[in-house]
Amino acid sequence: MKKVQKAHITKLEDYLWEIPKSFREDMRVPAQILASEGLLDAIIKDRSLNQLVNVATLPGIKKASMVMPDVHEGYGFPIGGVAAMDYPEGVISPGGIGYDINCGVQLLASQLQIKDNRDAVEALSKELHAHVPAGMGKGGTIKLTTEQLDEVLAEGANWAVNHGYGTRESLSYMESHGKLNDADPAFVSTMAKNRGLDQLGTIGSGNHFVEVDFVEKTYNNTIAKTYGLQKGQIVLLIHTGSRGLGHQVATDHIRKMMMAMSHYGINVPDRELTCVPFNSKEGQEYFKAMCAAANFAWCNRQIISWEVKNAWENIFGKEGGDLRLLYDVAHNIAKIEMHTIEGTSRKVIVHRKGATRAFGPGFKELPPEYKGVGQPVIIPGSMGTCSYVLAGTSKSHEMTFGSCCHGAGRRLSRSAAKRQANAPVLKEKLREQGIFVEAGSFRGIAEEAPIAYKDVGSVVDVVSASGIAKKVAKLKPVAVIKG
DNA sequence: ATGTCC
Repeated sequence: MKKVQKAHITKLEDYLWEIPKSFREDMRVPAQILASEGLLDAIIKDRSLNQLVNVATLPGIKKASMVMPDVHEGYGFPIGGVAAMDYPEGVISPGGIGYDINCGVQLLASQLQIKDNRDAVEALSKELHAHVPAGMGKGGTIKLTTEQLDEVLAEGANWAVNHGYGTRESLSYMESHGKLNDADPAFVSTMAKNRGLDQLGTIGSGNHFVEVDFVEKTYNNTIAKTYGLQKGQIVLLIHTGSRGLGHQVATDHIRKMMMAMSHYGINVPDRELTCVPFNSKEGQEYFKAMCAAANFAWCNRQIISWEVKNAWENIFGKEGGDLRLLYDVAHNIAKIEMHTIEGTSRKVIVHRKGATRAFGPGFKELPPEYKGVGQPVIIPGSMGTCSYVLAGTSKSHEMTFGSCCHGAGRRLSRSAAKRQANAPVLKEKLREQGIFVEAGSFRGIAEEAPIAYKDVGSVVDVVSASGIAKKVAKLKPVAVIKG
């Protein structure tokens, strides 16, 4: 199939590019790219735009197949992709959500200033490392019974607060209040459940982390104040998902869908785009299992959050004050939402894969104090660089189905990063810059080296300049705990 | 991302 080149792309407006439907006969909608010219030149080098075009062929896709500026190649769909399908006849595709179902980020705000607490950072990073198991296949201290696991899958973060891990108020500060009601544990296989039994409270490996940051600067004082952020304040970021359980849910249902797809007369240009109609038996079973895995992830982040608070208290005691949940967002998920398409409000199945929901002011689900300014959008950068807090806008509803970027985005594959990065040297360099790295392996550090990622600042500048989110604060890391 | 190939 022909590769997408610069000549195939037209500029619609500043930061918005389009590959027209005429590019390939099988496209049902155009493909759109949110990027600066510089980022586009980098994006065009890999296969992610061809993947974007492939997504535009899927049955029921509305308006456009879209990618955010942090786009890179993924399984079938590009990571950084957003695709909305007609409800309920359009398809649902596991590749549009990703293997790590409800991978996401939670941001905790402290009452301490970095300037008064520099000396405590090293001890804090060691304490966090001791409280939060990290690494491939690593289990935690909580061993669930199968009955308890079914409760977690049905209740999400509610299970955590019902069992003493955190407070009930925190649920209001989570996307979907930490629970998708369509979850059904019956469609999560025994193998998937077995993998999850001891994984609550663990971050896993790869780009997952617990990070200590401070607010380096604020861009919008009104919104920063509303979110409770101020310059110099210490905050903590938790980035993880549904671990082996979610991975197994994806594996199981992808296998079933591959066998069922032809039965529905669906042909896709890449087998990794396997999909079935949302309202089919296989579509419903996957959706209910995906919701259950998403609930597991929310419960996981909530329990990690509780462990982070324990570590915090051990270091700072009573003077450490509260760690308040600022917000928790998913960036690998499919949601049923209402969106206005060609002037008509309609229900769609929004696939977000490496894309964060970014709903604007007035959104009902938001806690009252955030309602006037929009949903917090949390953008973690790569290891040792910066992260950002943004606020969703009404423009995101018009342009991107209420979505925004989710991070810096890879520019090197894991294997290329391992070849190019020198992990021990990098760890020492970060240390010299005042960033403590607690990692299970040098391999993990090499794969996550900053050179393996795009510049998060340029990615954030695109979403901000295009108006789909407003910059609120920039966070600078002082300690990172990784798998 | 992932008991990195049941």
